[in-house]
Amino acid sequence: MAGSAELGGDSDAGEDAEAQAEGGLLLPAPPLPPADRSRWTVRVWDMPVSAAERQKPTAAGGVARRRLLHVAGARAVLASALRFALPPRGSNHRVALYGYVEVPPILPGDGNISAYTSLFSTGVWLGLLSGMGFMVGSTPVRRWKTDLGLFGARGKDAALDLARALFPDHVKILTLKKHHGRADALLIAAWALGACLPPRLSATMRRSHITIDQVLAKYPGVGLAWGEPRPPAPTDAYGNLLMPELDLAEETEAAQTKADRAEAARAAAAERKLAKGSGGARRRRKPADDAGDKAVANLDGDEAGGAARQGALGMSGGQGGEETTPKRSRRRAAARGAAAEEEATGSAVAGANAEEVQSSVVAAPRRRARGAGRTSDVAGQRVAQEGAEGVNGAGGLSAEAAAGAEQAGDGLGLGERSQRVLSER
Amino acid sequence: MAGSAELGGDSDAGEDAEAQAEGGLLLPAPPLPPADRSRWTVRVWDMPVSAAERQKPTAAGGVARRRLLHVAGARAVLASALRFALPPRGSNHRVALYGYVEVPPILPGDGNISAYTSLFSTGVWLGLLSGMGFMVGSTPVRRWKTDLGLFGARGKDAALDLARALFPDHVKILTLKKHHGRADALLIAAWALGACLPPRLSATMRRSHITIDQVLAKYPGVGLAWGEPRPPAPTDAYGNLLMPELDLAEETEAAQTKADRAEAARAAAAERKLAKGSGGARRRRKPADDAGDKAVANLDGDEAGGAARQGALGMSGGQGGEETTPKRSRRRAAARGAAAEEEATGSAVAGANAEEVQSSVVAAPRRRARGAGRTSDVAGQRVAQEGAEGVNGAGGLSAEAAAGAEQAGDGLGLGERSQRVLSER
DNA sequence: CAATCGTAGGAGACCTTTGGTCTCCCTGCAGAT
DNA sequence: ATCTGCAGGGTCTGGTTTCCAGACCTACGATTG
Repeated sequence: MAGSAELGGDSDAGEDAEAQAEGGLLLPAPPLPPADRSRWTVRVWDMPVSAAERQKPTAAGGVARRRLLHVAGARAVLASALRFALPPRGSNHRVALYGYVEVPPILPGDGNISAYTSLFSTGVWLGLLSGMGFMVGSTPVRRWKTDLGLFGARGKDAALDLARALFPDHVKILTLKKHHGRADALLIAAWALGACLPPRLSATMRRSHITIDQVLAKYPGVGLAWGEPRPPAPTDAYGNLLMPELDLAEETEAAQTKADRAEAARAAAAERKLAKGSGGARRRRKPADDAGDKAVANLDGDEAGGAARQGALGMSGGQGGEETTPKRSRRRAAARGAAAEEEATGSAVAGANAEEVQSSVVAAPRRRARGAGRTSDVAGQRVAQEGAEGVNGAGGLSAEAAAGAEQAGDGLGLGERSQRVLSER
Repeated sequence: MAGSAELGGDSDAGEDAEAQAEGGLLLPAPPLPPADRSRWTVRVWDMPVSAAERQKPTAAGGVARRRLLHVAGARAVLASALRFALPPRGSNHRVALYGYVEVPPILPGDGNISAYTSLFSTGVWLGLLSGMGFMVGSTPVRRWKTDLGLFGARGKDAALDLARALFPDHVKILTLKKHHGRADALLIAAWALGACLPPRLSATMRRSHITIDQVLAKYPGVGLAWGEPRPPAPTDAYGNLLMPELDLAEETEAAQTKADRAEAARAAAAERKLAKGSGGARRRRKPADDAGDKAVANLDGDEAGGAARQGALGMSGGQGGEETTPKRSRRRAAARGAAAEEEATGSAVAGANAEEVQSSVVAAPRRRARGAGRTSDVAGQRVAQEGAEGVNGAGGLSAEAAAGAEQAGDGLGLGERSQRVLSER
């Protein structure tokens, strides 16, 4: 039934009002994950890749391929993943979904094909998660890697080690070096849930030129610290907040009321026409008073629209800023400050209610080319999704699922991978 | 109610079986639009753009901006658009949604920023539409422009003229030269619905070095011909079919059954645990027999998954091809042949039932930078969406909505644009 | 099958016709109207 | 505001301070065990 979806919409509106009242720049903050990390569930999926043969032959005369994330396949995997994270139909649990998509920078000198694949996948993930009801944020590579002490050439192998240390249950899918994509997905999920370096460790590491994995090896007791979860924010590849160029929420709302009015008028006209009795024509629209707030189309899109509006509203507050010259520092401060602030309120509310928690992480491993006898890695997009289950009304939320997905392939078929990961539970 | 959604799923499965039985490469074919073009409705929306200030200052010392499609805003607009295209809740009409996303090529020598914006938007649209239940195909620029006689420098202004000629109702949103993005969106919708050049006209135009708009001006009676609608197909930027590297449908199905089994086992375990009476714990999963076919989560994702599966199934038939050397021509022939074949069957079925047809097109105009006093266009992604309304059971389909969207901005706010276009109806 | 290393990439149509040449897409800024 | 014309791009951090140097991300093919 669509009942719970409507409920969700109502509650979203409530949160909106709350956010607006706060007055500052608000980002949709994920609820606090449970303090007991043994109750998280993290799962990893591999994502399918589709390929087209390229025109230009390779140097050896072979066939070059262009590999892209398979959109429909990714959606299928995601949908099947959601079946585990979502409460059963008829339940009054509500689940909020948060997505974190890693956004890579483009370096001059990089090839176009690399940029093509990366950006395409990034966009697909952002759109896919948004379209399926997630609250999505961009996760610049630099930011999460820096926050976990992994940025730089030092982190080449450190990411795998850190992932193994943080997620011992998943060691068996992190055996090979080329699994670093999965490791990244897991780590992004951890980052989204609040993982950070212990205070001062970053500086210490930099001073002594050691890496986080060396620290872990040397002092097994030392691990990452856990802070507040990080709200997903729309940013560019470098962490700068993406602001709508006009007040999106306001305009969307205006457009919607206008549209409702037009729809109502049209429906009324149709009703009149129908009353006159045009034989074969079916009644295609609801009467006017039904086209207002409660009108929910029986397809996915409408509910998603509600969530999108909420996201837009949450962001729009920060737009009317001053335009003084020190741009860089101002921008950064805004982003970080907002995050911290919202995190604080989120934690205060959710701390008491956290129950029945689990999280899941999805990583898409690399997939091997089918015909040719040579390796072909599609290293890829990292996506971290986090789902939070609403306990009751507005405000009380507990983390339910955290998922990271990566599109690439690593010699494991989708079926095998899914099977393995899913049966792990 | 979720009833109609489930109905849709069933019928989709039926089409799948039918497609499989056919044996060839099958693409999801949109139903035929009504022959009476006056009954189409085409609408255009503008899409919001978000911006981040770039680090590198402009040559004149100004602030450079990076403009990207605003994902959440686009979703909101799309959702509100769907409210018009979808039948009212409780109706037993079913609507199939088809999306066409223009995919630009990347040219060496082009800047990275251009590639960034274009590909990002492309991916977002593909993901967004997929996630919201559309059956999405890529539309290479070259293909649709060639099919409409617009490819090349000759088509610079011809696109606008052709759009004005084809969609006289929309002349008032095609007044300026910078509205060529809207024109493109409209034309992509027309292309998806089957618009093509009259036979021989293409050759004639090339011979005499005239453009389609000149033809239109000279011989007002001459217009585009209307053929079969074009099924959306996943392609790369040059029209090559994107094949899943492994049989996606098979693997997805296997994974799902495995997942279902695991879910069932888990649910059974939980049930047992629950029976023992753990006080505060709620029952979180359905019993095992409910986790099978009919399990529909009460969020958007699951229904979308069904559609994705269908798309994947529809494509997978063509995978097991031979691997002979003449790759290029073989690829092209496969794509075109499949299209023609599927179109034929679709038309045979839908021709009789086409009723109550309308289509809508959405174009996202350009939006102007707010603060700075200089123009900044974000020319953009074209998306054409087409919705088809199922008349009754399986098979009978009639085109209901065709929509093209473009992300860019052109000095009109979202509110104004939406209002204007919506009230046009 | 996995790891490492090094480079960083287009594709189509048509003529000049068995390979060459030319075009195409887009974005963003600057300047003029 | 709108059009035309033209070129095709990064960003951060820390040091070598009032700008410079160097590093960073990826994808893909070829090669080696």
